[in-house]
Amino acid sequence: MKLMAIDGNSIINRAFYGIRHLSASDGTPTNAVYGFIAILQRLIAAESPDALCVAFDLPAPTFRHEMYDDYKATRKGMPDELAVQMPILKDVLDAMNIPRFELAGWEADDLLGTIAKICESSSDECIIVTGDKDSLQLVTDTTRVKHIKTKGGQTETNDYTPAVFVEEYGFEPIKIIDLKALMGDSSDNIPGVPGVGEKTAMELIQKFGYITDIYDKLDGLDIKDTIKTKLTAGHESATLSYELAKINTAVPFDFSPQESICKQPDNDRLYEIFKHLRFASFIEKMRLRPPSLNVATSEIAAPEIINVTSADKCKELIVATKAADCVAISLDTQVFDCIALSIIGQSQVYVLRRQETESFDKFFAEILSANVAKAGHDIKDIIRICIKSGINTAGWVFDTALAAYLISPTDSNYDIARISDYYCGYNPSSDADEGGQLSMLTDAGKDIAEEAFAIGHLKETLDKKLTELNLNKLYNDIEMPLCSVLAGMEIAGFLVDKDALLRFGADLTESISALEAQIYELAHEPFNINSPKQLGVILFEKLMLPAPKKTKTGYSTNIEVLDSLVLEHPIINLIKDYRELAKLKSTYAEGLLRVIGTDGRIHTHFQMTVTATGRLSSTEPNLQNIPVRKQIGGELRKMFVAAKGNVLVGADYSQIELRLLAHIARDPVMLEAFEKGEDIHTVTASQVFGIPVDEMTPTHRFRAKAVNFGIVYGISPFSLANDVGVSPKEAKIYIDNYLANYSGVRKYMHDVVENASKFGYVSTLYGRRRSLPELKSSNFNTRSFGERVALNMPIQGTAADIMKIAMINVSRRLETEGLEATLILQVHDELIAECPEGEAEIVSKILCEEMENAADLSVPLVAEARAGKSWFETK
DNA sequence: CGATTCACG
DNA sequence: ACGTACGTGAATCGG
Repeated sequence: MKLMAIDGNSIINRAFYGIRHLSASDGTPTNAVYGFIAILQRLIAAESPDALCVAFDLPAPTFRHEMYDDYKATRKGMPDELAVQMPILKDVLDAMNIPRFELAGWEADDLLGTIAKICESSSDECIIVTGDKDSLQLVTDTTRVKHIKTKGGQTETNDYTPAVFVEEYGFEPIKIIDLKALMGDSSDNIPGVPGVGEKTAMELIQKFGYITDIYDKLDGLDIKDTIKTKLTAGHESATLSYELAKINTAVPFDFSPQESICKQPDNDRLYEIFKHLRFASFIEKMRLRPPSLNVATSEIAAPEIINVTSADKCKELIVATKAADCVAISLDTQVFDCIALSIIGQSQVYVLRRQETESFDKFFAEILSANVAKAGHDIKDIIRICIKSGINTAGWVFDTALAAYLISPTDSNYDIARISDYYCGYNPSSDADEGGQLSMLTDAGKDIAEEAFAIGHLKETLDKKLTELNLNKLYNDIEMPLCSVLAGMEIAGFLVDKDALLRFGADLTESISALEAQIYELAHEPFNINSPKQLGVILFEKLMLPAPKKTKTGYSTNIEVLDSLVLEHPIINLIKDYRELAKLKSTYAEGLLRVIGTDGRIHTHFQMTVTATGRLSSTEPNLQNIPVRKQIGGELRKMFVAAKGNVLVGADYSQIELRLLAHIARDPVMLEAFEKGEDIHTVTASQVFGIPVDEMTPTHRFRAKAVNFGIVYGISPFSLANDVGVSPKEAKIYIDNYLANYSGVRKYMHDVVENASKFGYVSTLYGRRRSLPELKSSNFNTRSFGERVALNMPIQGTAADIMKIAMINVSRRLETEGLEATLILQVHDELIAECPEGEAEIVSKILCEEMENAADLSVPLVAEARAGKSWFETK
């Protein structure tokens, strides 16, 4: 039999320092537990042991004082962030049915040694897993030690058999005790022989073996006198060290490999724990199912699925749906030949199919029409697909994805299965089909039926939550109406000049190969310039450029580093140019060409449930990061054009975030500046630097601008210094001056963090909220991050809210005024519409008006619009 | 699949 | 003493 025994303390330590911060739904850190389980999974996969157990340290309840002090002095106390994870790990192990051992007064090492010994006597194979090299003394023919180390976030495993050990150390494993006795080990508080380090100790053990032998024959041995003197002086210490280093293999505790034989985990317990810890990936990997007998989940039984086939039945159903407050809908949006509906509060789900249902199209259209109040999941996508397929649809009153997003905008995804399980304990794709009737249906039918059922239950639960959290207005007046606006924008798309883009790509290819050749020339060899690793080797090892400022998993080669090296070597500028062009080529020229539709237009997808602040995001492709800042970016924007006879109208908010800061913070100085229509960066410059406007240099304004931005992001002197190129000390003076003059902002920064800590969340003017468990963290960095978020989210989020309101109002205006104009793109503070040339003026006016009037603040909102044939011209 | 880099607001 | 700005998405490398 093969037994694997794990040093729990050692491995969780490795995991803690090797894995980035993670937290459970309540903010408890979980990274160490996560890492431990990940390592455990890998080990089980690699070794397939028959039996498994974990040992933990358990210090004796009392220490003699000096021992306690020594202990504290050399072994840093476990950080709180790790300490809180120990009981969690133990819970997880219990739920996994993995035996764990701890015994007062003994370290995990000793328990493992004893376990190994017992295995030896019963002729079982034993594998010890640890991050601690001391345990290598346990290696024998029947005991293998897997030594785990973390290297740059990755875990590496070294397997020590006696042969491997001897190969590396040049003596037998058991002599590692003698080695430690001589060299000591500060982390384990083993003194060793003063003056003898690793090198000397290794040599002595390799040459002469056990320390008892060395001391017995010390006089006759061929050892330098100086070392002999040290050995003699440290004899007592060496003997003590030997005892300290020696792992006890006879700890009095009952252990039998048989009792550690691997068992199935306790599904229900483990599922609940992992769910709470947000370990969705482990739930999946270990194929855990939601607890079937859990009270919360057993309340929702599987729905009764009814196939509706006759027209009479359909008519009845339609009457019922029209009378209902809300009907949960799920449909197959691939081919539109299947729809499931569930009248909320009922236990039936009705399924209509093109194949089987009489007059399917007629009933299908009726259900999707405004006459039926509907709840769905990802409504914007449903609306878009319907419109594109020529199906009229309206009457959507609830979107479960959007509701779940507003309730908790930091969740990683809002899959129907996940939120249904999370909020209702109902698992749409679970195998709760005991009667067997469900399996009679095809999979698609069953899936959408269960989905509709889940949507129905979610609607009720989420509705209550929205009300509790005061999110109803935001939901009904902003998020829901925005769905059809965005659907329209996605359908409209943005016309691009494909030929120009192709030429652009070809030109880039040429310039890039020219740069490539020059770079290889200067490097004296070809290499992959796109690989930061290879580039690092060339720059810092081959060309011996001055040590890079930053390193983490190697050399950093980012733009900052390159900028600092420009004067050192001509290759740097070439690399900078190469990077710029390569990015333009791969991400933009080639990337965009790939996604041009058959209509010559690019149809981005707006994501409504991604950002933590309430902003939209844009994918496939991302049209919110099309270059603009550099010269060549402008060239690209010239290729985003209006159709023949049309123009683009672009409008953007001027300083919306700083205006919101002024409003929210009620800062008199800033309010006045905006009221008078002054340039805010200039005003800030005069505040910060205490100089009149006519003495202002561009540098002053540039630095003041950075300060303004920094405030919105949650500033620190260091980062501001980094941004504007002054010392942190000087940057701190800027910030202090800023806060001294903008006293309202100072108070806001203080109050918002205080309130966030008190209530656990921050919110925008429109009630959009974001929880901040980070503020409770004992980790300084985590907590600081939480504070910066507390400062920033209300500002960025309110700006997002206002832009959404403006979009809805613009869209309505364009419609009610009977214009052909359509919105085609939003880039956070910028809106772009396309319209016939003749509408340019009125559309510009509408955009500005609706953007400026979207909110009534104590500062004016200012938007500026411009029309042109290309996106470039609207700037 | 994580890390790195860089495009945008 | 810490390690350094908020919010995104895409391409690429390399384990």
